[in-house]
Amino acid sequence: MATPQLRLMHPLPCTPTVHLTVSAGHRLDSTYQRNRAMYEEPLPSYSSGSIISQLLRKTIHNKRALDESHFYLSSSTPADSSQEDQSSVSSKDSMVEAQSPNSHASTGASAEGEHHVTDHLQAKRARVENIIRVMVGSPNSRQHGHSDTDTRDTREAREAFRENKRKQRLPQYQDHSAGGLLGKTPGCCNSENCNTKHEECHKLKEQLHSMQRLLHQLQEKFLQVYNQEDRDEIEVAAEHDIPGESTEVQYVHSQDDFRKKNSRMSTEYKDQRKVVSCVVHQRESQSLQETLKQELSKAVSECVDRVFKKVSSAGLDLSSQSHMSSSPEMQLSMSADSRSKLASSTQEQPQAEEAAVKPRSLEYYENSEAQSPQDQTEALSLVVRKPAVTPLSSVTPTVTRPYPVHQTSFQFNYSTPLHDSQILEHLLKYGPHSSFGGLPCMPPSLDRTSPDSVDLPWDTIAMRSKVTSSHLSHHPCPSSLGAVMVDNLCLPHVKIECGELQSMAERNPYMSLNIQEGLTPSHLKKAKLMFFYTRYPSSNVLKTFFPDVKFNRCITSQLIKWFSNFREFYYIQMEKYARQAIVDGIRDITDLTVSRDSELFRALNMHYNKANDFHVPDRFLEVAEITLHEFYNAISAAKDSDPSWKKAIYKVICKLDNDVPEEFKTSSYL
DNA sequence: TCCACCCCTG
DNA sequence: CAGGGGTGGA
Repeated sequence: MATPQLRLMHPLPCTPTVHLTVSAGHRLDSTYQRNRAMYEEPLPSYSSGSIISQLLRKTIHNKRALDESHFYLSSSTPADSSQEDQSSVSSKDSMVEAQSPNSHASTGASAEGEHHVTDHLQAKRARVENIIRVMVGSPNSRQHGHSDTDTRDTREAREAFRENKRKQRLPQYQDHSAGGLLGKTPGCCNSENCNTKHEECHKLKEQLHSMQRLLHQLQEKFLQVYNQEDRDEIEVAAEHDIPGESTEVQYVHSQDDFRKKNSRMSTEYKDQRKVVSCVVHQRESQSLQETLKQELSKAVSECVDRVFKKVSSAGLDLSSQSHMSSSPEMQLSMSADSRSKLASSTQEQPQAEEAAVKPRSLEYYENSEAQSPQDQTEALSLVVRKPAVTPLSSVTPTVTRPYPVHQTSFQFNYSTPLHDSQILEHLLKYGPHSSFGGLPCMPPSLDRTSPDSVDLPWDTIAMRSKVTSSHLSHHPCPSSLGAVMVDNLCLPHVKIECGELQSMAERNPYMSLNIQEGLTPSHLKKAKLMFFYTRYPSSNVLKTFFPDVKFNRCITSQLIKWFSNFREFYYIQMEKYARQAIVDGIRDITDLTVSRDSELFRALNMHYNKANDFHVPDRFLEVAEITLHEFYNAISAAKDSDPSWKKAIYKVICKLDNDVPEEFKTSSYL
């Protein structure tokens, strides 16, 4: 395969090559034709080495003359026969030369330096021309009979020659300009000496012979070379042409084009040549387009291959190094470096990038023992917190990072959108904890009492509280371990207090045995029974009636919350039965009473005295009845439209609290 | 602003 | 029963 540069440049020099070739061919071909006119004028004694250059100069000069006569594309050219393309050209060539006042033709119209030439010399010239024509057998002889009277052999010869000349016409414009520039060189035809005509004629004959042979040789060589180039060009064009069009078809098309081009010299021919020229340009552009596409794709693929190879080798190195160093910072920096190398070349090849980065990134995650959430961005934060999918992993680990994570981790992870999918994939493959097995995302044991628990966020403690409280509610365990767990029920701001309590209990085992560090279901039952006496107990009352509880803000709040919940249920029931009474059509409030047989009492007793092993005081029945009346009146008065309509009731009920019996103070009561 | 309480939700 | 947001009084 050729290198991309060469292949990329191929179409570009292809066209100039064709032009150059054709130009040269035309130059030679023109020389071959124009020499007929040159032969008709006396030539100086050229050295054999300079014959070609002189011929070229002459050719250019003659071509300028032809340009001036609008020969090439003249619409007034009468030649219209398809059989006389080249012959007409040749004949016209001679004709024009003969008619041109500036031409060096032998018709007697001399050049600028030949005004003084005598008729005698002209007669000599005519004879020499005749001789030359006979000797050369030039197509110029056809000027006398360029019509259909040409012989078959000469026509075949012309056809062969014509076929070779057809394509040479295209770039003639270029040759024009070049010829125009070169044509400004002064001609050498004025050096003719009138006194040595005979000798010159003799020399001319000899030179003409040699030149004729040389020109024939040159022509043969040129024809060979040009035919070869022509076919090569067609084949090359077919190679880069539209897919589906075979070389044969292309070649046929080209030949057809050539035939059409040379079929006639008419006005249509001019347009046709333009069209053909456009076609050729389109083909060239198409070829260029196709070639550019191919080369670009190939160059990109090759570049990707090289980068991939480099990255692969670098990734291997990095893998080994990561195993050696196990430093995330180092890996990150190296990864970023590799990525910067990749950035320019792998944008079009995400697979390559993925393949190149994926192993290392996975390894990075696997080797990373701990990642601080604040140091992570979207991807890694997801990574670290993704195990939160499992309920237990919601526990955010609070550990000291063993390694300082460089800032490059931010860029690295932020600019790698495929990490998420990688992580997900890895999680799907190996589970959430395999990759992060080193990560202490989860505490080894929730019951573990470790210094870490102090630093655990409140969610963790709350979760533990739920677990332990439920555990305790089903299996009361007044051990120190249970006490610690109950301490964790404290709010975050009392966490340290709980810790102090814990440490104090640990320092005084006796106290820990006699003083409940937390509220137990027995305390809850006692609180419910106390609710029959007081709905709004003060903190002092609570502390008084829960002597076995080491009070703190946590315990107090919990107890207060308990009574709040008791009231809630109580008022809900009161409102419910009050509305039910209204619905039942009770109009007299005296008919609304609360007895031990009433449904309301049973509901309340079921809630606060489920075991029904406690004799509810009559005072509670009275307070309940008063509360029911309050709700009944308020609802009857449509006060419930006020959002805070219950507050008035609360104010009333809170005044109905009674003293809790003294026997509730002793822990032995339960 | 703090705190106790209410209210809602689970 | 607990948690949490909202609210009003001190």
